[in-house]
Amino acid sequence: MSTEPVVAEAGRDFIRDIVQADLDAGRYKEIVTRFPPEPNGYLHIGHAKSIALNFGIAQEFGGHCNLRFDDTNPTKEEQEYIDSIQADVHWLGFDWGKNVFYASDYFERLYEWAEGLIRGSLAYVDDQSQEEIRATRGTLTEPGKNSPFRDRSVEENLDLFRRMRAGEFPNGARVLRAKIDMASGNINLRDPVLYRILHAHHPRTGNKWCIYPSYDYAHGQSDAIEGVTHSICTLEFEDHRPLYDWLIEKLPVPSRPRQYEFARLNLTYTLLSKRVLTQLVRDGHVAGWDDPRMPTMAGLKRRGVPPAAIREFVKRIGVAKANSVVDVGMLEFCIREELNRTAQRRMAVLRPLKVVIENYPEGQVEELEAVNHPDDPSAGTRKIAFGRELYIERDDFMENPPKKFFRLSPGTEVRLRYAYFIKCREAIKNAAGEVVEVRCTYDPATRGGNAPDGRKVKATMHWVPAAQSRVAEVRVYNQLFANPSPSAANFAADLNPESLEVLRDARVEPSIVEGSSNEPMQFERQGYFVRDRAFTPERPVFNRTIGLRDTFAKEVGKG
RNA sequence: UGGGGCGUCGCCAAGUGGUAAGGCAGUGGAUUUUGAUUCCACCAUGCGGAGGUUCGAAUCCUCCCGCCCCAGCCA
Repeated sequence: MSTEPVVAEAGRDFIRDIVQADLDAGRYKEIVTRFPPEPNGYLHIGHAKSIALNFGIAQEFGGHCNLRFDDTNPTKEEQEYIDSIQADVHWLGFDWGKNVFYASDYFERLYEWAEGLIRGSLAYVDDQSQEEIRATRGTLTEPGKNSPFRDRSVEENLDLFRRMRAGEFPNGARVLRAKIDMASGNINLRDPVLYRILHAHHPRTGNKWCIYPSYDYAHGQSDAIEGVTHSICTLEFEDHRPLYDWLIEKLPVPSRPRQYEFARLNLTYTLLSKRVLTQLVRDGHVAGWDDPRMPTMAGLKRRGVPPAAIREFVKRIGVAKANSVVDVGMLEFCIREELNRTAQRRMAVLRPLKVVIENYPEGQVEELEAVNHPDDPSAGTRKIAFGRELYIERDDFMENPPKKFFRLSPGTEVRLRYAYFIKCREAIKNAAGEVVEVRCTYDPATRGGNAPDGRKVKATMHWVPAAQSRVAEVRVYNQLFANPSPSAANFAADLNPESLEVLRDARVEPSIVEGSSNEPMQFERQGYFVRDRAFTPERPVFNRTIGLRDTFAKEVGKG
């Protein structure tokens, strides 16, 4: 066992620097962090940044990270979300062990501490209405006014607070407020609400409570109870820190956690607000929280994005305090990088065009060998049937090709991957003038894909045998939003009408639909695909995770 | 015009007084039975601006400019 100080191998950032300095100074014997979602929605890739930060720091510095549900508002929270959050954190690759907690576990202690605040004349029950409180809070530039109930006696406050808890008053009738400073420049210090009356059923505590602590009151104290050393949250809580510290100082808490803030993740072509995501689902713009176009963990998972790619992504973007918008291309790079390394290759034709090899014997079938991964021989090989009739990609044939088009066109010769060189003789068209079949000849000497005479072809194309291939549905996804910086206020206007394209008569090699593996695959020259959860051998359905980099398309786009 | 933050390459982001890391994107080129991958090269005399201190400043000081957050009994 080494006694060397633990040094993070991952990218350094200002928070890890603080943790390291705290360790070096001997301020803590163990680093404790926490990931504290409110169970009021599904986790998204922005949460992944926070999860990786909190769990990552705990791992790197030999501490632990708690999963804590910040369930202080029963009107918004549901068990469904508690369950999905746990599943998603696990899927991302992090484990809280036994350390799963709920703010609601601490309601009794929080309540007792609140009475303590009252006894110390640091909190009071305010009878003002919500409107009155708002009206007397002041503005950004003007101080607020003290509540007429601010100087109630301790006895009266205690009595009222207990009756609040006992359920004597309706929602909104009274609140418990901290007595701080109505003239503070920091609005969070203008007598913030600590408890409100909410006659609502809580997913964990049921109907036991009808008063609930506010975030500000519950969060820091929960941290302290759990022995959290570094309470990491996003930038918008910066001005809550003085209140966080005030409560920690005034209350008899068992430890003194400190809050640090970092910038939340923003992505181009993406909206991550819970409000928007919820509305996207509710209004039917997507098929659900796990629609593969959603930036939710569930969506990314169903889309086929490997958790390792997300971890790599959040590692690469770093942690800082500057508001920023990360190019979604960065995420896509990480997905391709991971999938290129791990996904086995297969052949599938998304938009089939029939090819008949005129000089190939009618009825003959032979088996060709294909490698499963070009850079990983241990992935092995497989056999693919080859016959007189095949399918190739529609895009791979052009009757009147522009310059720089290397694929098949009348008179040109190309290679069918793992098979033969073929040469196009003629294109057969239907009445509408569309090419429906391509007649070719093959060179038997090029079996396996090489010409004994050393002649070269400029293109190698994927293909699938007509008789042995299977029909499949392939869902091709593009950005959900067409605008690189979609409007959160009016997101519907920025939706990409072409975010989903369903190809119902794709043709895939049999190995793709056989077996029970749900591993991602690369359909050669197309991209990476996974079986959708709706997949059955009888009705195979695939999702395209992401396309391959396509410099040819880019070239064409330029022209 | 109150309080709290932030401004380094198209996008992230190191840098903490010693002469601008890295990644993504982009651009050239090599290899290639995926127009993929891989590899190699190029890509900030400049760090929001203006002054100042210093032998030396992205880093220190002054002033200015811009952007973000806060007036929920949401988190």
